[in-house]
Amino acid sequence: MSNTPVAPRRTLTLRDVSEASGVSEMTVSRVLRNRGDVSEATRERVLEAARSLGYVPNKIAGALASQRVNLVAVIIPSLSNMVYPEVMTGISNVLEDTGLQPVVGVTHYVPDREEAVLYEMLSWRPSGVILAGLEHTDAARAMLENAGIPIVEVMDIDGPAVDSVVGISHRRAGLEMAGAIVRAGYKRIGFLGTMMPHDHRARKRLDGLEEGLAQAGIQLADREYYSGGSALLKGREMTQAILARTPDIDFLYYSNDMIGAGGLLYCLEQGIDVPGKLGLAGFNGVELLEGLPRRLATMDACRLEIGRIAAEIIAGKRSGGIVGGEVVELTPKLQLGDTVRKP
Amino acid sequence: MSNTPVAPRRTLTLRDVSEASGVSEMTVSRVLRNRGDVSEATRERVLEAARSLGYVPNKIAGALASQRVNLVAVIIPSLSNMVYPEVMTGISNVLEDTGLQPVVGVTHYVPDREEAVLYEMLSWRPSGVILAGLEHTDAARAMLENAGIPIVEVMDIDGPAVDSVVGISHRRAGLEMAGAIVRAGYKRIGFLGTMMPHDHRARKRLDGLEEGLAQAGIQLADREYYSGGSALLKGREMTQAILARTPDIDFLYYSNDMIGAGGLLYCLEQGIDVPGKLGLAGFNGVELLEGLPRRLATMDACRLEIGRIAAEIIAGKRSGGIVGGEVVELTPKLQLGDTVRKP
DNA sequence: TTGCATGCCGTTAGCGCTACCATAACTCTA
DNA sequence: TAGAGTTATGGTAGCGCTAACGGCATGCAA
Repeated sequence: MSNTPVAPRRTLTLRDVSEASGVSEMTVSRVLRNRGDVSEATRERVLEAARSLGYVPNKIAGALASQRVNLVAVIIPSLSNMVYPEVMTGISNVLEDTGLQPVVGVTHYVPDREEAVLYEMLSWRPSGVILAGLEHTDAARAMLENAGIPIVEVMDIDGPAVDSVVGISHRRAGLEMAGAIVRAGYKRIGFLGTMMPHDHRARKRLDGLEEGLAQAGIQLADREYYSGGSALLKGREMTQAILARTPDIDFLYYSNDMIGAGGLLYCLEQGIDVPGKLGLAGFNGVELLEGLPRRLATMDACRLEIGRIAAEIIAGKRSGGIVGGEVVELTPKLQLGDTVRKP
Repeated sequence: MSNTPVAPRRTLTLRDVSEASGVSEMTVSRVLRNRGDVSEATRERVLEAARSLGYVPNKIAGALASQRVNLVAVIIPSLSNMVYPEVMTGISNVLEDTGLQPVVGVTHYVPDREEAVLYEMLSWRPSGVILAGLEHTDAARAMLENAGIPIVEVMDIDGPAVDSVVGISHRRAGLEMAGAIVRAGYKRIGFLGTMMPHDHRARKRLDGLEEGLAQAGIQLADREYYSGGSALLKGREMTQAILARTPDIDFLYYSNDMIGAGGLLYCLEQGIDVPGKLGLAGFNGVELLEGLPRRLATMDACRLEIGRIAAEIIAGKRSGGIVGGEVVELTPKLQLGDTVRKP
């Protein structure tokens, strides 16, 4: 079965395969890339030789010679947020049958790290870049503009883009949520979110919310921020804290579903009348919510779809054949669930 | 501020920077890599030229010339499992200050995909490979053995390794849990897990559990499997199903915390006496559990630690200066929480 | 003075592949 | 049978960078 190949002293090259199979390096190259005409007989012979030697092509040399790299840089803030792995999934699904390969870089929401990761990735000359958000350092923006490859900024469309954008308007999401809250008759609204100066999308949602409330003459009654730790637990703690501090609050808007879920569990345990006395809403539409005792109101952020479309743009698979600068706005749907009063 | 560099027709090379700064390419290379002696004056001049041109080095050419690549291949089954992103975090934390860069590949628990991903990654000649589990296709194993770079298999130590291993014994974890269950006086045990033939670690935990129970003359009373969907919701549904089918069950062992959490929520809603009438336990020690109404019994899988140590081995940072074939067994600690009777 | 470091910089020769052309042996028309 | 096209292969010249070495100053001990 496994005819153990002799452990090679130095790593194998095309020449080794060419010598083993008695053809030129060029022919071996053609066989391994399935490009150009090679007779069936030689093809078999070469493949057999490559297999038995355990040859693995050197893409570094290949990329240098051909000036083509099958990598797509994907730059996201975090892997622990669930949201981003899901975007990744959308990307992978599309790239899988294009020969392109995503390479992930994580910024931890730090602009300078984004710049560093971008520099590192561009130095591998990828054939496209997908990155979260529209806010970048000047240097990062300059690199993106000069890279000469398709760039897709994802998640957010509220702002100027370098090249293409795929996402939702978080400002609008906040606005719509405000509308729903007002229509349901809530008056004293509290906001709970992360203390991250660089989470621009959460900020935009908050801006939208405040604007929407202001239109109804309402101001935020209170707010509470957290950072680090288990989001579910933080959601509980923050909810307890804000309700203790501002007892007449009748609605809590969470900047993400995870803390929202924590808040929901807390309220149910305390026997608080949800949504009668207190309404709750989160954001993202994460899968987790489906298993909770009650369905938290939320808005789906279209994460899979965003990843899919971004990858299609990079792969040049979008119908219409637009060259670049494409703008795709998706519209998240509000799901009121069981934690907002029905009017 | 941002003195917009002229958009270059073709991509820049060392030569462009060398011409712009009036020194040889070699000197530019030295400056940009901080290697070798260069006078402060020229260094400044070169850096200024590189910056104003917006030059980004070509690592492909650099790697080919120097035969050194600062990439570490990390191959994991999934990104949506929370467990693996956490291992990634451990890895990143260590690699960050070594100049090494992790590159992630995802297998979706499919051996053939693992083989394909490995092939793809090895073709970039990384300086190390970290991959989850000990089970690989023959071809994958052969590639790993011939790669001539450090290999670290992580998560699991129950089996033969290619090179180094860092992980826990899942078999032992199952055994210990069985011991705790038996000591607490439970008799009718049910198992709930994923229907994934290639989740070897879950299988080993089950094997260990059954072996441990057998020592006390107990056999599993029932089992229930799921695949796909929201784990939290599935946990509820499975719990309902297994309790309906085998009402006299008095303990449920879940193969992961997520379905365990779903089960816990279900039981609490149903007013089931936990842990009096029914004991519950999961596996992994995920952060999420901290926010639940009651603390689910679990075992920490040492994910961060595993990532850390694996990265240290790749980076050659382990004290002792072992060359390869290192075996590191971590011992997960059992946390009984509030869902197992105290003896 | 000689000898030998040491700092600074340039030249040369690849790294392992692929693009591009050349070549040779055919087949097929007219 | 010339000419043109097709198929199957090989040779050559880089891709953009760095290792290795060499050269020329300058410094300093012997």
